[in-house]
Amino acid sequence: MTDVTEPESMLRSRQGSESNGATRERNEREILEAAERVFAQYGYRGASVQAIAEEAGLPKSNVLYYMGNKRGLYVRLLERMMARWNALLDDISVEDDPAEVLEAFIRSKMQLSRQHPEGSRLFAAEILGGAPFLQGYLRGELRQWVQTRARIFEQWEERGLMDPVDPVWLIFLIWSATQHYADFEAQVLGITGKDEISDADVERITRFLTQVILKGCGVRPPSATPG
Amino acid sequence: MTDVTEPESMLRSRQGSESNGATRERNEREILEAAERVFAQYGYRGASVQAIAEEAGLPKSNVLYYMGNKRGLYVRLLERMMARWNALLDDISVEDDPAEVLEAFIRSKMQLSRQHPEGSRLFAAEILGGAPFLQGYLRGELRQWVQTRARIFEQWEERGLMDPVDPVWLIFLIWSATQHYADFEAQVLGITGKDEISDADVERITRFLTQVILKGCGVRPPSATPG
DNA sequence: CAATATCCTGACCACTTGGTCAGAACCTGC
DNA sequence: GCAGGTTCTGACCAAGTGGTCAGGATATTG
Repeated sequence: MTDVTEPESMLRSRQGSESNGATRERNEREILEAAERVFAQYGYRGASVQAIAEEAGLPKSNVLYYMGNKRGLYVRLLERMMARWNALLDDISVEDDPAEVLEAFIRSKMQLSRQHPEGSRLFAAEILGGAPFLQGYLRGELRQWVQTRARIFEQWEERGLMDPVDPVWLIFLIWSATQHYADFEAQVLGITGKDEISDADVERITRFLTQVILKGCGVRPPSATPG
Repeated sequence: MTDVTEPESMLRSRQGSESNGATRERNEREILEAAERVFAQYGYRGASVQAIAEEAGLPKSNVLYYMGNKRGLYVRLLERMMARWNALLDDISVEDDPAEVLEAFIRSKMQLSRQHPEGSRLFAAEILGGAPFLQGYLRGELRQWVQTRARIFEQWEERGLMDPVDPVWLIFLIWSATQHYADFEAQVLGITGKDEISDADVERITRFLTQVILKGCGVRPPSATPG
């Protein structure tokens, strides 16, 4: 079927081709991405289905046909973001090296924000507005996750592998610092005068955060493990 | 006429008293506070004048009578928040003690977010949405402010008073960490299970951040200055 | 080809949006 | 009292909101 070469859009609903559901898939994906951008920028209330439809290059009715209603579309996006987040919740144990774990933590969180800035902002807007849709997630899953990590951090402290600091606040510190570059991108760009945050910048920031935070809570950098 | 006894409000436009402009002042203040809450929660687009009016306990027409229009009200709130911010832009010099300055910086930023959480969220929402109204401020005043501080940090580094870290990112780190507790309050509360962040919490967080950040960039804690 | 199921969308609906405005209510000085 | 200014607000408006739905396109079967 059709080796379409269209640059961007102008595609969609060619006449005799592409059957089997590819259109559906593509449209759905496009709607989700458009919606993520719009919701991220304007928040749930401020975003309009019309705006999402325009961003996706589809009629409003079509968006609603695919997604049912605004609310459903929104929660679907939130769930997608939570899934991405869960995907990097690797399991750690007390036996692991604190420095390595913390660095991996910072790094992966940084990359998540980097790869999905709109998702990050969408999440941020949801929390800013009092997390009306995410209360359950915060008080349930996420809380569990935090407490598990916190317990491990505490054991590291007991073993003298890091300074005694409140582990929950340490997690919040890492979250806030890493998300900042996605959520407050406009501020970062405005102040630095850049017009985008490059990959190199991200790498430098990651190293900066790792350095300061590890040292700040008394974790020795990865013991340059020999063989 | 009428000595109304309405439970709520019951104030506003009493008959024979309070003339001289006190009503105006109070109403304006009440509108501004209501608007700050509503804008903070829903963003510029998502907030409605009707909602603000209800929050302030006034008819919509009255809100518009005082404030002209939605946009004007919004920028007025932003300006008020920038003014609060500017109020704590104390001047520092290379001669000052880095530890003291950094601690004061963290502490005052923390207090600002604490005293004006809605203002903080309002600002955050504005940035999240791409800072359509604050571009100028970011690229102008605020940028200057950051660069001035950055230069001083650099000189401290040269004098060996702190580790070589990018001073701009250090400032972002402090901003993000301190704002987090206001902007992401819903998340913090959901995860910790608390139902409010107490003064004692704020003090502990402040100390935690000070400790980690100072140590993290190699600043010796305030040299317990003798006489 | 016709039958059928799916996909799509313009027209429409009730409701809300930001904003205007005529005129009521009020306060002040006389 | 009354005049004149300020303060207030209900009624109203055009435009936009989320959402429905009848019916047209299109695809997939037989």
